[in-house]
Amino acid sequence: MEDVKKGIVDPLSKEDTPLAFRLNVIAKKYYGAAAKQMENLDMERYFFVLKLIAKSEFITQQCLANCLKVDKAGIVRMIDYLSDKGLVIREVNPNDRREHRILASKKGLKYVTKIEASFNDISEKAFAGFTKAEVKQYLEMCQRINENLESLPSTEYSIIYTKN
Amino acid sequence: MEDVKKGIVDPLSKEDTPLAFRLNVIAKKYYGAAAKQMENLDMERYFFVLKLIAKSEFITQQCLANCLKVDKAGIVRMIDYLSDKGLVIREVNPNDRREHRILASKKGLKYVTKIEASFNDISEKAFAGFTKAEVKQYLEMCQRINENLESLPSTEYSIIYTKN
DNA sequence: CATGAATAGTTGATAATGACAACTAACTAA
DNA sequence: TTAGTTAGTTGTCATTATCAACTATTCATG
Repeated sequence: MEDVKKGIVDPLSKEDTPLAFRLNVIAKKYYGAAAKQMENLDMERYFFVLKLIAKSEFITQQCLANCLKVDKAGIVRMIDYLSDKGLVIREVNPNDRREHRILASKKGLKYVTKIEASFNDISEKAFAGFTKAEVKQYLEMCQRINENLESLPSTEYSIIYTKN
Repeated sequence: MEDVKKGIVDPLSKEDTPLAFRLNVIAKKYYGAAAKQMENLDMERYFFVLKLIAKSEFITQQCLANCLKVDKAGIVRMIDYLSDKGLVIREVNPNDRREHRILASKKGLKYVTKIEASFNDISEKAFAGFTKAEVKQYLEMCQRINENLESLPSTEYSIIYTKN
């Protein structure tokens, strides 16, 4: 980094860099590494969404929207994408024909196995050198932070993930 | 949450939810809460960028791009925004007239005080109930995770935070 | 010193996404 | 039966990241 010569320091090394920036950097690397491992799959996005669908025996688009806290219009497009790739199937719920039940296809289920393997692998690598107790402690701390921030007055903020 | 009735669980409560998702949820709340506190300021974005500029006595757009790991074209637009708001000034470096040195204006410096106060406040709230040792430990763990992920092969991934 | 390569910054195009509003179809409650 | 609600869809808009092409300037090398 010749930037150092110019007086620039890596923000991560500064104490007063906001937590959100640090976490963002980690999340970026995590998703990047996971996407790299899955680049042979016939999908480039929505890995976690597909996993979520496969793991729920009954999930509607509205549920997904609540779960992921994005507008239902966005969910439509995600499901369109996954559906075009043959990874999920939309089924009308006969008990309430307004609802579309989203199911993973056979291909989708096969993909989820790889997605989970990938997430697990990256998590393992992320926590390399951590004891089991430390991992547990870290995740618990995340949970506490999350709860602490829960009730704060907040401007809605959205996060867009894009792969280059 | 009537979603629970429908078999949907909050992803955060599931063990196999990827770390990146959890961290993004936190980052989102953090930024949202900070933005809320700063909504009386005459800016809606790039709080951290402005802080970064103010804290470096010499910073060019290229440096910022490296620092934040975004394309220099994006930096141009950020600086345009901050410059339009009268928060920063572009100065040509007389020693290398290609470089634009970015400086915080008086207004920018005043804003940075509030930005820092806001970040500090949110951080305090995020870590409510943590001992000083725990905070230190958490940040160190973040650093370790960051280093662990550093060298992994990765597809470039961007995470965009946008305010609604 | 001249020429080509490299660098800083700018602009324009493309792509992904989220929010919102308006809409349809289906269900519910009165 | 009718009004209101809910699930999903579509269209529009705003934001932003990336990439490529471009200008101006500096550097490196013969």
